[in-house]
Amino acid sequence: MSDDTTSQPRRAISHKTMAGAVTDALRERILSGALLPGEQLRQDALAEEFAVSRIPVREALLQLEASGLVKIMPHRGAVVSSLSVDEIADVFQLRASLEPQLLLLSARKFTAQDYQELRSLKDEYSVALDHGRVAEWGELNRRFHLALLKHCGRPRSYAIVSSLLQDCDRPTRLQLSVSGDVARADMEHSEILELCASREFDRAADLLRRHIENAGQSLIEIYRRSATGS
Amino acid sequence: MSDDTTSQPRRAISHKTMAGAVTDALRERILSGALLPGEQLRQDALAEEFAVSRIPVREALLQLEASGLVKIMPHRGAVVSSLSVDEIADVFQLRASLEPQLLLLSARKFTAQDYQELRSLKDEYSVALDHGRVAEWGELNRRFHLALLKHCGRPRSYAIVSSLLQDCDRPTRLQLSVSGDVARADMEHSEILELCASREFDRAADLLRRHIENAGQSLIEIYRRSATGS
DNA sequence: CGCCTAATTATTGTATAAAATATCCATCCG
DNA sequence: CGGATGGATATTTTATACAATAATTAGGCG
Repeated sequence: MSDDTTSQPRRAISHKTMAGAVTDALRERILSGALLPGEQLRQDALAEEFAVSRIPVREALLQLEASGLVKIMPHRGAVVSSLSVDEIADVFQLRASLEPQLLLLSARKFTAQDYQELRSLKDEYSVALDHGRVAEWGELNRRFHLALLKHCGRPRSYAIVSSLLQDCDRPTRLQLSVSGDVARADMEHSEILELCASREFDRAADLLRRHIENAGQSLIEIYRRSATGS
Repeated sequence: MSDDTTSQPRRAISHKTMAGAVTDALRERILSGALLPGEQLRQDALAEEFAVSRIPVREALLQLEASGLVKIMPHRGAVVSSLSVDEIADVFQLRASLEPQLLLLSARKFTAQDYQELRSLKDEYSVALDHGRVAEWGELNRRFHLALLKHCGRPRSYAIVSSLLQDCDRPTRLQLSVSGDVARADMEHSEILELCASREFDRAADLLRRHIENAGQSLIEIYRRSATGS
């Protein structure tokens, strides 16, 4: 009853359609790194594996292409799309530009229950951090950021940010598990929350912008250091 | 050789696949207003009309849903999505926020040939304006704005703006043919171009922002006046 | 008379199979 | 010996056929 704006992250069960189930399964595999960028996705192999025909697989691939996670070339099949450093930088710059604006609109409408939900999300995040579960980390980070913007009243912007966060997820999960940046992110989340609670919205928005810029720069550096992704 | 970033507006021929052809045909119908918002799209009807099976139609609908032009509800079919006033306002606010940023990045890299291309686009726009061809107007407006951002070097942002412009197209075509705003837009396009040519990039970006805000507010007012969209 | 229930129907979703297209490799010609 | 050309193969794309789901309507009950 709360996060239906983009209809994307349906949890585990409740799949009205096979195509939807395959979509979610494939997305999870890509985001978790089980399927690496550049890897080819053959329809019949996936169909056999999921015990469905190739049509739901095709539709799943189409939806994932729309999300930017795979790239389809006509008659040549689908591959897991690899974000270049430029594209990752762009995604973070977009977030840094959009999210603070939306936070200003959203934060004024937070209710007590919203704060409760946000704190609970942040706590889950901290727990996941302690246990080193990177997969959960990405998902929780995404949900926290989206929850911050819940009441922004700008559906299209919200959907775009949601999609950007999804694209951040993968490179982050792949490369960031080593660094200490998740801990800093956790702290910054807390600060943002406190600033909102004390109604210092402008400062909260400003911190959010820096928070995103920090995460972006850190990730870019890691990428640059490890290799030169095409 | 110039506008392949989002792989969307392929002109007429050169369709490697049926699904692609159907996608383009349907998109044109929706953008041109031949299919009105809220209208239901039945798969077998479309399949018969295009003389293909339902599968290419299904894939076309999926791609159009990714573009935001139709909404698919599982087991309930697809309808032409109607943008609410809020959503339209959001689209314009996003454009007003993003395009000036990107113009600053892009304009510095304009070559003589780029200016030639831009002026040619603007002239086509003026001609279409004189002849009252609204359909061309939307397309040319979109191409002009995209050409302005050509060298921004931010692929994801560029793709998003491209999609936003597409979404502007439809409401604009439907509702703006009466007003005199297209003429003003034409003039503002010229001014933006001149400011770029004289390397006053900041002023150009600022004018672009106001240009978009003007267009948005004008459109919103027309919407509000004519009826209350859901 | 209104409302709930059950069968009917229309429409979407999926499976299987055939057609089309691109890639790869061997062969042939210059 | 190099490059091009033709066919074989693997894969995607489309068509046909079937199953499942949601809307609708008719019928029965309170």
